[in-house]
Amino acid sequence: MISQKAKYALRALIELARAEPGEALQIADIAERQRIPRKFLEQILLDLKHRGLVMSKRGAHGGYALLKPAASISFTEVLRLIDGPVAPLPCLSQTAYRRCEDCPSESACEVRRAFAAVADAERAVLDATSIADAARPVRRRR
Amino acid sequence: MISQKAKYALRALIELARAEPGEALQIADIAERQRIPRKFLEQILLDLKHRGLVMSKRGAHGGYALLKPAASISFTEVLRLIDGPVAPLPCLSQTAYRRCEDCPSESACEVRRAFAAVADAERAVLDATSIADAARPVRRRR
DNA sequence: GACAATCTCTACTTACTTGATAGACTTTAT
DNA sequence: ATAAAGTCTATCAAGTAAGTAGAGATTGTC
Repeated sequence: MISQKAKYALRALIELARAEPGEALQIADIAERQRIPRKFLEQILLDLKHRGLVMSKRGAHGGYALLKPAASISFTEVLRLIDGPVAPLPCLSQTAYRRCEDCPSESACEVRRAFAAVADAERAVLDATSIADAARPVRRRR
Repeated sequence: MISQKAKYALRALIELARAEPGEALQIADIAERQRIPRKFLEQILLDLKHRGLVMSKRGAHGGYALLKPAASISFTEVLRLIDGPVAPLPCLSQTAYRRCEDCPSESACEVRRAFAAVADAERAVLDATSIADAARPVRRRR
């Protein structure tokens, strides 16, 4: 299961992707439109900002906007940012590899062998899906 | 990430799948061979027993054995049992469907649409992989 | 310059989950 | 009887999830 926070992040990004180019959306608006607790969303957007996905303008008429094309933001990227590694096992993570302490031999590990296929399948889909894909009005995909 | 507990459960089942037919393996042996904390493994095996995956014999020379063919125990089944729903969103779970509270329309939910494909890909692999597959000595699969 | 609208940052909270550990109890073979 | 198993329930420490709270910093407008 992905976290509620990741779900909110994706929905916020989708909302931003739907804004007019150049237009900044305000936290309160995004929160209302996507039914996200406002203070929680503040934190999430701040995270996304610190990680370089969005930019913000402060003060009156401030707001948030995407920092790169929605088509170039993959679900994988967002999930990694918010929930951490996408892989089902630490020893299969591309971005946060960690040996399993109790595993004597990685190449002989039966569980790892099986989950490698899962990880590949999962990533194939997640990498191929962008915020732009998800932001399309309805019907039709990719 | 799957839990440590699920990893232990899979490894224990793999170990049981490798036992001689009719032979019962003891907790202590499985724990040692697979480097699983013994008391923790007790709980896990008890769970697996209550869910009908394995059987046990008590008393001296007791132990555990699979209750059905290793080839008929899928990874999905074990994961569901130990970690709960396999789906990435509650509203995509086959076995524990739950509506997302903040979602006004499921059919219009962009996040759901995207993750449906992930769930399918994931399940396809997990359903197709059995304990018997994982228990094969090395090399070769399916 | 005052003020209000916004974003920013840090801390805190409550409940739950994870990964165990402990120990008393029951059953069975010898 | 006894020792070798599995069974059951409780407990625990650390971490995570999902928020909430509130003071602070910027910026546009009058």
